[in-house]
Amino acid sequence: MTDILLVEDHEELNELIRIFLEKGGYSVKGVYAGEEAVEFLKKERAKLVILDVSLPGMDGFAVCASVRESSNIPIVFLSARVDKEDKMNGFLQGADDYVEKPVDMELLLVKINALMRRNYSLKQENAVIHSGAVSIDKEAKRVFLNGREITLTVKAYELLVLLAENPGKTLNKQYLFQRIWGADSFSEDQTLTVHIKMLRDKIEEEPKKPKRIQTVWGIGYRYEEI
Amino acid sequence: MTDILLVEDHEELNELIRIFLEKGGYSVKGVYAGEEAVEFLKKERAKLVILDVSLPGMDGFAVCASVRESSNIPIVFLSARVDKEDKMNGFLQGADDYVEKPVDMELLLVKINALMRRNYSLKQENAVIHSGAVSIDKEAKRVFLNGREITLTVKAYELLVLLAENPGKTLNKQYLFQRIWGADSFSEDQTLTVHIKMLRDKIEEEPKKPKRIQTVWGIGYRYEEI
DNA sequence: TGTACCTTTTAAAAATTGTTTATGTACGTT
DNA sequence: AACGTACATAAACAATTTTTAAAAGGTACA
Repeated sequence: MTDILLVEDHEELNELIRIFLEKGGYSVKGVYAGEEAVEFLKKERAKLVILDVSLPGMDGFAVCASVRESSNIPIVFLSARVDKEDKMNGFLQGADDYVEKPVDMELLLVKINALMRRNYSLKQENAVIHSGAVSIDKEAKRVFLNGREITLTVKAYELLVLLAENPGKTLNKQYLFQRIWGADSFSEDQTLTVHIKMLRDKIEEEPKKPKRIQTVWGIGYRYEEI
Repeated sequence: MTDILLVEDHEELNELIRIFLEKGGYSVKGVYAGEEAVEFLKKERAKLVILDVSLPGMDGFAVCASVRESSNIPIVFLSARVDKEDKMNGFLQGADDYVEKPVDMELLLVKINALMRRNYSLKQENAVIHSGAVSIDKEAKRVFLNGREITLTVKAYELLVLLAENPGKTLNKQYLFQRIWGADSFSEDQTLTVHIKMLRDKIEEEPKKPKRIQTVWGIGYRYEEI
């Protein structure tokens, strides 16, 4: 699924915006005419539409109206015409925001971030960690092994997140300890190893021969993407 | 419930905007300081906040940050400063729109309509939540289990709506508490668990082995669509 | 004003998780 | 191969959280 559908007939500007938004972390489909946009949305889906008001043929408002017949996707208008009437027109027809030309790229990106956040609650790009057979939904605080949910205790969960966020990297015990129990904790070293064991029991096929959570002797542990 | 909380220290402007928005069909609470706004939101709820950037004492950004700690309510900034930095600042801190002073009343209203439409009309559409055997008619405030109506108390109902609107997502206790009892409530944690029990007694086949309302140990509760 | 119902508080029981302890096993160095 | 050290394991214990039931306090409505 494409993140953003960009409808702008000016080729150079189309390209420019696309590249900028892609740098911002979005996948962008650039099209050059209203008809193209409508066609695209019939076949594929997008999370947001950027729509130039003045397009050859079907203009921005017409595209907006057409899209709105079947979808509630956020729409941002782009226009050189700064007069109020146009703005009103856009909003009334179901637009969500309006950016004036010449386009301030950063402002555009920021507005898109706001809309995305609100509508898809893309709070964190890394809200879901995929790592081999293990995936962690940080939002819901749930862990899946080969698609099947496994329940972890809070400590085991925190431990797994720390490890899985740094695959291939050895995390030493003091660090893990500090991150989970806090700097001024009086607990024993053993506590950590016990939690490691419990975690292994749940996420390793053969807990006695761990593949995902490797121990690095004298240092700490390392998570491998398997 | 108030529709809009308006935070603007300039009394005349505050009044003007309030009257205009009221004509637009919204109920508006006007306050004159950031602290007042924060206080208000602790006690009551609003659907949208209009926030002047430059306020005496706690400024707009500070209010925004404070509000965002506990709520996802749409926020529109108002500011005389048109420079880009401020705009960015606002959006990055979780604002949804930005209107320049002097305020174009009609544009403001149109933007508010857009935000309201996006954030609340969507929910109006699914005023009926279907979730497995449970369906909730939010319009009528009635709950059905396997097509048969069950009567819930107000608190139990609010709890169920919150949970059922976020199936599969773990909602932590503080959040639930805040949404139902308000931020500055002195009630005990136990109150929540008691209501959870009552809810389970009504919507679970085997209240002792709950399937729909799962407890996530140490965190909160999660609703499963069954 | 009284009643019925809802909400909150309280307290004890049950369930779950976290930590410590003890013992066995593996590792690396000499 | 032997030794000390670090890690793994299992079970006992401690601490915490949740469930449950019942009583007390509020509130709305007749």
